[in-house]
Amino acid sequence: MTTYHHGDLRSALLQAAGQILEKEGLGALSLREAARRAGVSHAAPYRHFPDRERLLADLAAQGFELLNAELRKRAEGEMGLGYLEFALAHPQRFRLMFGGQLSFNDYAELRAAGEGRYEDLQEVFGSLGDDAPLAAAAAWALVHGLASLILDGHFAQAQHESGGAAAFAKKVLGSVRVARAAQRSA
Amino acid sequence: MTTYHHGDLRSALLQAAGQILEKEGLGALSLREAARRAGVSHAAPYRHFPDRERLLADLAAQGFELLNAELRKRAEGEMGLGYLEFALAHPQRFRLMFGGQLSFNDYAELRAAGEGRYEDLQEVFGSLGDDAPLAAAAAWALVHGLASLILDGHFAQAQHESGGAAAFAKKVLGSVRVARAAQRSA
DNA sequence: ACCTGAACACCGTTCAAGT
DNA sequence: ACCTGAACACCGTTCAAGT
Repeated sequence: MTTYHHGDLRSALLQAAGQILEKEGLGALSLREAARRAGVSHAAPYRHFPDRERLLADLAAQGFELLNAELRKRAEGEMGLGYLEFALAHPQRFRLMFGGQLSFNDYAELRAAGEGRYEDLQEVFGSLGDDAPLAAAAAWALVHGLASLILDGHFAQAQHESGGAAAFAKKVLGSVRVARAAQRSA
Repeated sequence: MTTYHHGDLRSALLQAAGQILEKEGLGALSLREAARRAGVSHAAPYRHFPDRERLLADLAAQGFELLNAELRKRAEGEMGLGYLEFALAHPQRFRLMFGGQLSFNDYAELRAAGEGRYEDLQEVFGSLGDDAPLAAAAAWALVHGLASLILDGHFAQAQHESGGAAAFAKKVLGSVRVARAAQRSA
């Protein structure tokens, strides 16, 4: 126990910080509290992270990896649902990833993870030719906006719906899919 | 000058806080700094706001009023663009309004302002009957997601596009409008 | 190389005291 | 009724010092 940190303090801090984030929220996530839970002094984290922002960026990068893994499991038509389920299952993580706290351009891994999403989507819509980037952007925006607005509680129906928020989201996405089918048949 | 605060310290604090928010970002917005700029002691704000959260909620409510005013100026078909231009013009305010910092259910005015948006949209889509709530949700989600992702820098094209982010957004929204027209003609 | 303890400059919030 | 100043419990960050 006394030799717990044989070089893995960095991982221990990330794990502690992740628990604080998910259970208490971003506001409660301090380096000092993470250090406390890892059983080290408040100055120890600075051997592994230059500042709090960097710890948050690593936590967000973990989130992108998790999201990417979830989406890879899905068939093309179910990716939107996978995105939404991730947001509903990890609301605090999702907000850290997309809440605008982190300046993406300062952290290379973050930007790469975000772009990965977009590029995959463009491939899915590849059949549309020049319009693929626009269709991919629209699809991502729709699903992302839906997740954000549901998390913020902006759709009363999403809460009262039988089956919960996921059922509401499924309905909304379904209604758009109808429009897309109509377009194809035209 | 010495009698500057003849009962309007509350407004002065909101104005100072608004400037900090837009210029330095939410992270730099402390009650103490707002008090400093208003020329009062750090404890004075507590006569007008129970805590920092409440000041932030009032700032967000101001943002919703501004957004609503902008959208009322627009024709039905241009509302999405108005939403986007608001987000691009007031990125920090937009993030405060939708970043998930504030629990909407704790602040009645905030919830009312948010619901106002959604109800207006349902009227716009009223011709769709039972599907109006779903279509309204989809439209809001699309525009909101687009604004959020552009602000976070997730679309490289949006930055490099001639005409800037607004031009990119216009293209994306235009590509969706095509789909809707095809649906109607079917 | 990695961690500790003291130190500094900030916060949010409370409260007795002043006008 | 409204504001001030001191006070408390937190932070992020730095740095000399220890192992």
